[in-house]
Amino acid sequence: MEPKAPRITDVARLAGVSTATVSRALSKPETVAESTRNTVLAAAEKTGYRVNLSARNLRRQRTGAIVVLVPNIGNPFFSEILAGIETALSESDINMLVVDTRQAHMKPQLVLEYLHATRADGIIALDGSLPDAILSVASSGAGAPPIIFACEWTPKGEFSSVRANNTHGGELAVAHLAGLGHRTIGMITGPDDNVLTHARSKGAAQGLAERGLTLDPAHVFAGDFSLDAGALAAQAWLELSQRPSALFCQSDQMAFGFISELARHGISVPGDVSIVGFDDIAIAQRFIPALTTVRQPRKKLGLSAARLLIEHIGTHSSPAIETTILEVELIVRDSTRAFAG
Amino acid sequence: MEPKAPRITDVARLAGVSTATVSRALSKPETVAESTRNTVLAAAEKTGYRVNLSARNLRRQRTGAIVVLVPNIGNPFFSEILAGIETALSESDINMLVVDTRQAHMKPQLVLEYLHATRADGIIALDGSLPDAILSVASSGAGAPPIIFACEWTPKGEFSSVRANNTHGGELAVAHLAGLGHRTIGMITGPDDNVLTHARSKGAAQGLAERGLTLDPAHVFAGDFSLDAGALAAQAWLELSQRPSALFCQSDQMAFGFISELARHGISVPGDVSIVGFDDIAIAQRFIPALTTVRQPRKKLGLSAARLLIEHIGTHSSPAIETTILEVELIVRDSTRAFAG
DNA sequence: AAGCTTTATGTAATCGATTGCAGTGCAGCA
DNA sequence: TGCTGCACTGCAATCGATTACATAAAGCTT
Repeated sequence: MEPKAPRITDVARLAGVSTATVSRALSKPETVAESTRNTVLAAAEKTGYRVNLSARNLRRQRTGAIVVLVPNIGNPFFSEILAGIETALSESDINMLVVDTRQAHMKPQLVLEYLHATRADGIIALDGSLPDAILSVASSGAGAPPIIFACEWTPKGEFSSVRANNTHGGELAVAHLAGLGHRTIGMITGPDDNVLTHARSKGAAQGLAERGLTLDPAHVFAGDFSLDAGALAAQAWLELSQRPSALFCQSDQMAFGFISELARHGISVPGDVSIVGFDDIAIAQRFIPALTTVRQPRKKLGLSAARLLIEHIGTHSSPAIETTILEVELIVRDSTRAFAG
Repeated sequence: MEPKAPRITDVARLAGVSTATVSRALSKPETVAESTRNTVLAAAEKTGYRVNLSARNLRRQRTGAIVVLVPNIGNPFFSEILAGIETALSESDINMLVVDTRQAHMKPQLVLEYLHATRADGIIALDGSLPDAILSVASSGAGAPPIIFACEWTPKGEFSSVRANNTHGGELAVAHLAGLGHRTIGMITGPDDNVLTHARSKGAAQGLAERGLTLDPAHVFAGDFSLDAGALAAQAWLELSQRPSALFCQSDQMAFGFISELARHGISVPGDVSIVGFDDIAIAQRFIPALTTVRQPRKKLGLSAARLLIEHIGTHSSPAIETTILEVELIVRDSTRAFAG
């Protein structure tokens, strides 16, 4: 009644060869004679054989899976990166285990346990501010799984990473605004301790300095990349006696929150204030106004990170730390306008 | 130099017991004497032992992972469902393998390969329109992994599913519009062959009929839930000689696309036309105007589906087909307004 | 034609944990 | 005292595939 899954011995028997030959015919085809290979393949086809991954992984001493640590799986910004990773993985035979680290920050122990227990072949971290305990897993000697940071990275730079040129992005943003004639340019940042925040802020500061402008600390609002942070910044902006005529938001989400909150108070973008975002998530082109923003190649970030990781896993060596930086691009839409005095 | 991962025999030796006892102390604590258990636990702690999942899974004949089939991982609508699934799974010791089926529609073979029993103990499908070849995996007898549909479902109803009350949602949407005095109400639908489209359309039709209104076929635009589909519908709407004064969009994304395209032609929402969306994704409350929409309990959808699946896996029987329907809720915001004649 | 490669295949150990079955020791009971 | 039952623990088979090593056959070389 219950048709047991066929095993390699079943295929071997049917093909009249040993299990070793079946195994080789399937995973190293070039090492068996063509005629044998065909016989085996036919037998495998006929029995409907699928290799048992637990058995293979046990023997091969791998798990066939990598873990992706995502700060917030519900955030559309990350999901496109995941899509990139997925694409790269589908070229190999590695699976993707997705873990949301929102819990991790409260309970590092839990994620740590997970990483240990699952013994992944590798880790991609989209979250640069992982607790030290978790990072130490990856740096603990030769048996440890390789880890790659995508998008974010660690300040100390002990790990390979693939990231966008955030500094340049910050510069592009303010350069665009300055080019439109704006002289007082404000900014909403990400979290204080975040590497992206630093890089984008640094780029912005450079860009302003090169154009003889300065950033008034009163015009800098601390955010956290979220919609709500943008809305809060808007409230702070409204209370300013001297308002900047343009604002660089370090994420699209904050830009939306900001514009939205302003709209509720009758203030228009770009009429009253020009806004540049960062990321270029899908909705940016359909927001009202369509958002001028710095595009990050998100899919490519994921793709590159995964490819790099696969390579590390393959060589099984502990390769040099590589930092890949992908270029960003300014997408000009309708949320910015020339300064009207 | 290279500190090999400790195995169960290492723990056994240190604790002065057999591997059988160690195994039992760890997974069935109540079956070993308390003193022994403590010794074993201490030894496990000391060696830093972690069970090797490949070995365990091989022996237990399971994989410890489920596969989630997502139509488009980049779509924010799905990611919240994933978050729900993740939450449910973190209570058990099952992992989540995420697969994007965009490729699947081109290459069912590829996804099929994924689903085989050796890889997953169960499947959650967020995509109701999977190719038959894939569905047949799940219905192929006793050894097959159980499958649960979340959000979408199959028309023939051969599988358990957890879904929102889409019909009621459609009714709520048009009831709200009708209640505001709108008499000509249009609609943007999802794909023709999609179960959600049918359910929402049916609910809308019922709601209209109960209020003595009818749906003019000329006011129905065929979409596919995407931003672009909404924009295309807007172009069609613009060419209408007799335009409906209100529109029910079967997804928030289409609503955004529609409103955005209209805005580019100087038509205002809700001034000129009222819009109701469906889903209540995060950006809805910050769109301009904030979107009136039907909220689906997305996180709960994922949570429930995962719990149901875990139960199916646990009992290992092939239980009756269960359909869980979660209620939806109308969220009134700023994109709808009383009909002004 | 002997000796040396090369190629193809088989044999059997191995990966690490789980678990059915058997054995041991001790308490309870007649 | 002898027997039964229970609570623990150990032995060893087992899950299914991979692969080091051995072997055999065929091809080459001189």
